[in-house]
Amino acid sequence: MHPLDRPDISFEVLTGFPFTGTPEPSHNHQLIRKCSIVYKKDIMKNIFEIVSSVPLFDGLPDDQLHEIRKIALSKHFKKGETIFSEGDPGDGFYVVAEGLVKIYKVSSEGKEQILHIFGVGEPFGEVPVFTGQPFPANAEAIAGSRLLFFPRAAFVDLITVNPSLSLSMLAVLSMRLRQFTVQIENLSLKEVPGRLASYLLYLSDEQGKDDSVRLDISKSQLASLLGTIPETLSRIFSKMTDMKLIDVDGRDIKLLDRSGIMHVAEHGKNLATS
Amino acid sequence: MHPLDRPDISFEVLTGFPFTGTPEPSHNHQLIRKCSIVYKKDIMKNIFEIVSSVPLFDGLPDDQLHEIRKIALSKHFKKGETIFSEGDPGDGFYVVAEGLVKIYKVSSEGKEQILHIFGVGEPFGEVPVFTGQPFPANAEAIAGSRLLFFPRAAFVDLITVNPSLSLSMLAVLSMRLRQFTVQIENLSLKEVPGRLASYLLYLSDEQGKDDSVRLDISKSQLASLLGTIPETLSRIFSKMTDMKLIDVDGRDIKLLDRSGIMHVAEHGKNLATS
DNA sequence: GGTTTGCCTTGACTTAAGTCAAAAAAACAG
DNA sequence: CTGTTTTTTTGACTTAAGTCAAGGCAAACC
Repeated sequence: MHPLDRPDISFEVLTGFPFTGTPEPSHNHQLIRKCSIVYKKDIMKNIFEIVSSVPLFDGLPDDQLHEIRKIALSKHFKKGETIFSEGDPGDGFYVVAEGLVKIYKVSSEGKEQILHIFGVGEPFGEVPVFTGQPFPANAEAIAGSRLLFFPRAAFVDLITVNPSLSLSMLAVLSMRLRQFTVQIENLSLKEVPGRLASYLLYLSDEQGKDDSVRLDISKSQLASLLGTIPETLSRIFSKMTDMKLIDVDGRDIKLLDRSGIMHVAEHGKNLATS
Repeated sequence: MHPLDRPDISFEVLTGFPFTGTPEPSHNHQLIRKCSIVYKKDIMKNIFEIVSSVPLFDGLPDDQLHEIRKIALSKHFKKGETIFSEGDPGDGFYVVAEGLVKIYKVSSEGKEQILHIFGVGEPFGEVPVFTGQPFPANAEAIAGSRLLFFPRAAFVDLITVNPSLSLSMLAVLSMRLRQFTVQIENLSLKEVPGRLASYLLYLSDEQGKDDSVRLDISKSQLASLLGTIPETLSRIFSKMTDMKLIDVDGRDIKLLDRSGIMHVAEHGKNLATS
């Protein structure tokens, strides 16, 4: 089903209705949904600003950005809402303008493996745009999210005449491939404590804090991202706390012994032998 | 280290020396190495024929194929030889002209996880070409192999002015991304019997034989590709044989009960409960 | 304020799969 | 063809992590 045809997305959302006011991302969807009058140029301006801030389109001349924003559609998804499902026809890709999206697969027993978590500025679902095949995984908003949708045909046209856009698209896909390489390595070569330690170090890097991190997803979701289940993750958190490696307070985690954590991350195995 | 500077690759290999004779892939390296006179145009013709047969360059006009073959270098690797290692600067990518190449990662304990096996016509190592970063994994020839090497700078130039080439490159990367998606799903959501069953079905599809397949890699390597170890794989082979699902004779495997195998592949878990 | 709901933790138990070691079989070389 | 080397198989044992079930905790909601 084409997302434009989805019964679960309101016309309001499809037309970009709620996105008035400030161009800055706002998490107060309740509020902005109250606004009743929208001028088309406001929406376009908004899309334009988002489009220009996306790394994917970085460094493109203004006239090309103009072309791009013309094909972008703004959509809104509530927390927990499905964006697309595995097997849906892939007639375009998305860029997160606001919110958080998870890409995941589900086993026949219902266990879920998160492949990616995408935040503001990140594109997802590009694969079917070039393969012409259906989406290989599911996507769900894990926070209220605003997404830009780029329909397949229009985007392919655009890229065909625009070498620098295709180069940055190639770079994005290459990066993603590299991430997957790491993820496969983690899943098969490291045990869960190693994966968690790696993730904590990655997060601390990401957030620029040397001695503490804050999880932007729930612990259950983290478990799924690390390829395990909440029970196991919980046990490992307390084991690492016992070992004075970390200190857990809700979603805030203090890194007490960075070199110890690095050791666990590298050796992957055997939390006990350190 | 740039592959051209590698002390372990002979001049003979770098200049494309052994590649005379027939344009058809030959596995008799002993023989063709005996030839003593090579004309440059022969090599070029050879490269040209390979280049034109690669899906990556499919459908490109002749003048562009000409450009591409001009930047390609032919290299030869013996069985077991390393093509590049994780962390090596990525100054180009390869296309398999002949032979078989494995891409893999190694844990600190020495366990190896194969990410890909690439055969004739398949490109690999493209990621660093676009990210400008070092190779994220290792590559090794698992059979005597002839490879075409495309240096980074020249190829980026080429792609910059050639939108249709960039589109097919995008398609290749998207496909690879899709494969990784499946591999991650397999590793985290299925147990080893499920992964093996999936692989057998995939192979049977690939080889066009409904009731039998032939492994093109050793069982130890298959174990690594499936994210396990030879002992475990061996046990699962005999368990599946006991269950009359398959019949193993060296590298030839008969699929006795296709629907039973599909059941194991889908449910992933629990070889016993079927 | 008390109840509901979702998320997290803990405990007891089970199991798939890894480790170590050694034998058997197959591939290779002289 | 025979001895050597590599690959594969088997067996006994260990262990990381999953399952099932119950309890805690906190934010959200009547």
